[in-house]
Amino acid sequence: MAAGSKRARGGSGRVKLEEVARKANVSTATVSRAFNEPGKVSEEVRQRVKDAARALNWIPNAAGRALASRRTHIAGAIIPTLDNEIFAHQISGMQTVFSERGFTLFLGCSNYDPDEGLRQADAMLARGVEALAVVGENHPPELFDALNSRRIPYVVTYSYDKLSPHPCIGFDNRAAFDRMTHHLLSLGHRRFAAIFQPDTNNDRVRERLRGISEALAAAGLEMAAQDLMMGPSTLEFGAASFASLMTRAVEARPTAIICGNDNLALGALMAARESGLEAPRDFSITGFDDLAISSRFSPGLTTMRVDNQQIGILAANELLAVIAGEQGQAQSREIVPVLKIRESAGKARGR
Amino acid sequence: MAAGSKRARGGSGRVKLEEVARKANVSTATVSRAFNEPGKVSEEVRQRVKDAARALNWIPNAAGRALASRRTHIAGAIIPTLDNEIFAHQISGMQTVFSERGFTLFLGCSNYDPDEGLRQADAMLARGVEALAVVGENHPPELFDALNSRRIPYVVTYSYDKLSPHPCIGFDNRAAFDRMTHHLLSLGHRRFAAIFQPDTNNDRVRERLRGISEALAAAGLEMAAQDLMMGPSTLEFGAASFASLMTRAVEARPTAIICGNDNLALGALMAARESGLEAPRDFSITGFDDLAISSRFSPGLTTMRVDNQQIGILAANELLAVIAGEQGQAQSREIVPVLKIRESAGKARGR
DNA sequence: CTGAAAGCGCTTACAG
DNA sequence: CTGAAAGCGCTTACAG
Repeated sequence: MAAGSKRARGGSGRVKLEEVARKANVSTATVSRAFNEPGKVSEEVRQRVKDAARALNWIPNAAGRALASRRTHIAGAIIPTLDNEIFAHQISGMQTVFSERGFTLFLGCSNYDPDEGLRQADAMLARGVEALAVVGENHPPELFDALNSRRIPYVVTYSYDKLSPHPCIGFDNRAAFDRMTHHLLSLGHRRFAAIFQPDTNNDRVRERLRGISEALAAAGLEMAAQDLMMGPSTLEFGAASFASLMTRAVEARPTAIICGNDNLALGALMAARESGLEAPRDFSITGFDDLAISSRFSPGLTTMRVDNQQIGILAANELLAVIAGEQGQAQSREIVPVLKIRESAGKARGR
Repeated sequence: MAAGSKRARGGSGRVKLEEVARKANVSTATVSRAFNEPGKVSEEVRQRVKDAARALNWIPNAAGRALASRRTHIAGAIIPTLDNEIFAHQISGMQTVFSERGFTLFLGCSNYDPDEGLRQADAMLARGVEALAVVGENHPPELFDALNSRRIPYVVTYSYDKLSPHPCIGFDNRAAFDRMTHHLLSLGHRRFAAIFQPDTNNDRVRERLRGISEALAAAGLEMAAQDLMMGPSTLEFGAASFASLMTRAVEARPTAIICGNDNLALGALMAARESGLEAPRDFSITGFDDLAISSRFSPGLTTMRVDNQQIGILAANELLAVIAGEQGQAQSREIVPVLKIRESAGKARGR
């Protein structure tokens, strides 16, 4: 066909740097420098190049750039699901920070399936993410091996464990529930039940349950298997679990119900209202997350607040610091959940 | 240094296809084919290549692949914010579909700033997204120009307008609120107020308000400026707006309050409860979104339900069909919101 | 079915 | 400050 090419490969059709160079009457090297190291190009030439680029509406091809520079300016995040607002808020914080620093964010959801999480991570590695954030430590070892062997900076978010081999940005789930349990113990409660989301492949949930058990054990108490209701994290399951607990004879009923999150607790409170029971008069209940509605609800829900957006922001900043070479590895950062004491949990009544 | 290279460029350090080829004793072309067009490679060679790749733990470099094939297998989505679950659910649906088809998703948030949305879109174009989904039509024309001139398939989500120049996957916001208003009119209401999220840079909100005005106009009514409270989409603003409306003399009070979403309506219901007012006895109120809590609330909230996850799924499928060449352009798809009639809106009482 | 080699669109060490 | 050219790691038209 036309001059030059011995093989017909047919380009992308997009305007490329070479055309900008031709229009501006400079070499391709100069065009590249004009944008990436403007200090190394004379004012006049720089302007000429920028004008040419604008006139041609040139957008640099990221694949070409990535291949040549071995930089992709891509970061990745893998979360269980966006349908839970705590993760959505994390991603929101992360994406804002990354975007400000010229990074684009790849998003992957594992739906609480570690294998799916690993697949997503592999896809991201293939795409050259320069850093990765994953929720929790519950991932196949291959995931962390792949990250380490390629020296990709990463952080584990949402959970925090000072003994973890990984950089963690989050809070101590065990300590948080230990604290909540102590709060209820100090109010005089001795008969406990819990309504929780599933703990399969979820180290955060397991830590929370451990926090409860340890606090109870320290008080010489324990929670029987039948006192732990575990199921989907919905209002419905919270409501059904509450109703089921309340069918027991009064002296066998729990006086305190610890819920794995606000959603379950709110469901329980709604079921209570329907059956004429009231917190804290007839029982005490606590949540976790401090959803917007929890403080406005009647009764106000005693819960704990975690700044998830902040977790995302801190995670992105740590990763960017490693990428920029400011530090060799992401540093762990502990977030402290704030206990919000409201009306839903009060002094234990009767026996 | 070592043999061969005249210029020291120092590769990425990662295992590359060439090394796999050497180990398997085949050409680089064969390695590539073994993975991308396995039918064109003999069983035995294919196995040898896969073994070598596995042994070396090779992950193909996406930049190299993208540059050579002019395919990135990346799609992009730009939403206002992840902090609103309706968009989080959309992304969730989209990401699942894309992931199943080997696409990775770039996520951008505009925070309701059209310029920021444009910046995110440009960044995505530079990174070679093969398709893009954006929420609503409220974007600078440059955004759609850039998409069209590069022939990047795209869809507008969440809003649907059959007269739109763009492929739309969503629902008719105007029609939805027209319908809700008619529902209230049919219950006998004549004095209306509205509590809404801001309409700046938000065509969906403006359409909703238009739906209300048109339905009222058809009934010979109109809503005065002072009857429209507009502010942040929080429980607090819903509560404060409700309180403010109720300070009016009884005969000037609205009997029906149309809220822009469930969150605002729930805030209003909470404020009502605190002041001893009750729906539908003292007023009627409606929402939009049908949050999980809305049906469980007391009173149950009359609202409309939109399957946002489905919007995301349909959007991704349309885009993939265009990418695959099955159709020239994404087709518009209308989702029909479902009116959920509950207790919060009842017959107008008194005068 | 397989290989040799050109080419995708950039960046950058080197030389001036 | 600027340019010529090699090279980043793949894919693919061509030839056999």
